[in-house]
Amino acid sequence: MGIKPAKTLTLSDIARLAGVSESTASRALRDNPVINAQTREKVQQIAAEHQFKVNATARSLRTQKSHTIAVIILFDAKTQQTITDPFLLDILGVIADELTRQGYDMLLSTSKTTDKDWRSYYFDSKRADGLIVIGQGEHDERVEQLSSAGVPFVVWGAPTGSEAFAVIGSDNRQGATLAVSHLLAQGCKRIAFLGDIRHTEIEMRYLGYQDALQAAGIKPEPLLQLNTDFTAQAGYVQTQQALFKQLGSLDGIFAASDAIAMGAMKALLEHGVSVPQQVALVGFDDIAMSAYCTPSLTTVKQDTQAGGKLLVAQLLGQINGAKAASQLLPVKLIERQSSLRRS
Amino acid sequence: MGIKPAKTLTLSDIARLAGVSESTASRALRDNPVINAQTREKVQQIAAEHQFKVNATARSLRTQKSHTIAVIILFDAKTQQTITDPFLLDILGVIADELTRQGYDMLLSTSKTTDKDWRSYYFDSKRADGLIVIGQGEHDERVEQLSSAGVPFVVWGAPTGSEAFAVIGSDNRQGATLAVSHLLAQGCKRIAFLGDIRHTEIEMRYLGYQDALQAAGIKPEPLLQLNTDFTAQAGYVQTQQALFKQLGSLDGIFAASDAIAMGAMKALLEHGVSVPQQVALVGFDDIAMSAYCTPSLTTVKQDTQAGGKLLVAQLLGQINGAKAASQLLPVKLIERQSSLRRS
DNA sequence: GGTGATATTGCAATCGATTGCAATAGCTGT
DNA sequence: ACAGCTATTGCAATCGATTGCAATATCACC
Repeated sequence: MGIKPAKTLTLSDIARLAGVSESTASRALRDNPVINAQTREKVQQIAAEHQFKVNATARSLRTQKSHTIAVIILFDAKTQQTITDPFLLDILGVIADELTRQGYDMLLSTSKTTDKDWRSYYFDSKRADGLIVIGQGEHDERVEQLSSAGVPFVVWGAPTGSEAFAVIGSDNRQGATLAVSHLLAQGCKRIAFLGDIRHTEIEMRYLGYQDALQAAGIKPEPLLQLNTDFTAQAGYVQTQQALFKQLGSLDGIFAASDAIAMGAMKALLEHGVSVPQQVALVGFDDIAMSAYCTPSLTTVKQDTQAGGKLLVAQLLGQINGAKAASQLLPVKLIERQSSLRRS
Repeated sequence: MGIKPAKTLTLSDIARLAGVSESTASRALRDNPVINAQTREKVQQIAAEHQFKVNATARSLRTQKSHTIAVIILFDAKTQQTITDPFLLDILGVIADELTRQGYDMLLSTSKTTDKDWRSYYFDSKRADGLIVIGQGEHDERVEQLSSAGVPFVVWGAPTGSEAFAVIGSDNRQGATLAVSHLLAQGCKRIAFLGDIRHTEIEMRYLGYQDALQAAGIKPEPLLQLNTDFTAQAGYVQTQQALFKQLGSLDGIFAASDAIAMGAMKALLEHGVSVPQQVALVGFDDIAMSAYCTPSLTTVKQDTQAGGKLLVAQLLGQINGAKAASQLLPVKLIERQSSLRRS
């Protein structure tokens, strides 16, 4: 024999057991005050005894709310790699926690294999009440599509103040300026920029880089900007090539992400270039590993806690009728060994 | 004015537009062969024109299948930190891609804030058809609860061959033996073990560590096993303390994860201990950063691709009636600079 | 005792799609 | 012309919970 599969109970079972109607049972379970206190407790107790759980599907169908948010991780169409950037994962974790705290479920999707049309797939099909898009590329055409469709959604990216939808992101330009000014203060004269400026966020960092140079009376050399994907490997390869090409006498590198910076550091050390003495290095993100490489990495810290919470708050706001609003988050320079030259 | 919110179309709208009944429309959209080819095409074309998407909620309610899998990331009750271990994230990415490929949605949850009772929350409520549990701790009482409840689920962990549910995991013991044998071959005599053996996976690694020592005729010293959380910081602190305590003359460290290893490396280098000459170091996981620290980290590579795919395959199998079955995955030693002493 | 107000509860429709079964139309063969 | 098939299509029930509205019970007060 064995145990019967114990068919899941439904609301009507609970109602019958409690000797009330389904409507009363439903109201009792939702703490509707019109229900008599005794009745309510009786129903709740019976429900608890039988471990009854409301069928979320039926509830969603009836209430027209899924209480679920789809989080889409975008990837560069080129690299198409699985989740890997530690920074993304960091913010993903914050979003997950915050959504749970707010009573929402989180549907995760990587852009790699998903249906091209998120609106159809997640929103029209009622799988989710709203969307959060993170990852590189708020220029993605699919994001543009969303904005015209009345779908509540928020994007992590580079807020410009003029976009048609809500963008939450760090003050990349300011962060880069902090980083590069710091390098200049350490005595650097020729600083390379490693990052793909076709991504808006990185473009902003590049602008901040230029700002800092110009403020110091230095003319940015376009040749020192090297397009680099968001991986340690790309940083490594790009730095090797830069060294090989002998891009004059580099004495500083500003990498658009910590992963890139670590790749760059590897290449430098392998070639016997000392960090920070010969070349000072600054990254961006402040991922966990940055403090534990050797030399430890100076970097611009993005506030993932605030970012994740804001993404969620902004989205839930939209769902409840508020207007979409972008927001820029302050960043902070974390000085570590990779850039600090003892004076 | 502005654009009407364009109320989402339902199947009955499509049926009306196509001049057929709802049942015919439904069958046509699902390519049911009993429907006349012309009718089918007409319905499909009209549906496409109007960008009609089946309401997933209604379908789920009717078919009693959510086509959704809940993935639960477990954390140590102690540290309670947000997703951060790169290894977990790696495997999470693989799972996400694989589920999408199989036509399933993925509900992600961190144990931090979730309802204690996953079965109720995810399964009884019909939010998910099955569960995948990853993260430290297949000893979790909540996992035990699942196993007695007829819920399809799989756990990433340490397969022992005797557990009552499906566990997929690497051959931790063998991996550790590879790592430690390698250290011994490099001439190490006293090797510390950094990792918390209260986790079954780590316990297996410790057993493998002992195996290797005994095979070399060395008696394991219990004092060389140091409980360490899964973070670079813990590895750093623990190593500092070990050095401080002067645990005799350590000449090798086997860390239970790459993150721990990186923390350890930092501590060693800071104290002027050369790696690998004075102390050789091996980690576990082969996270992306391991190749890019300096010296690069020797490590035991877990096959996350195979692991993720197997978790999904095994779970979907169970959902379709197959029996739960555990499986052990082979691992591979990746030799890098942190352990290779030139002879 | 009658009347109106208030507190509780239940009826029945509804959310949107799927599917067993019945109904109809068109055809074949005798 | 009629019985017997097959090919298509539609009717209506169903999944499980929520909720507007009506119904009943209870009580206070004149």
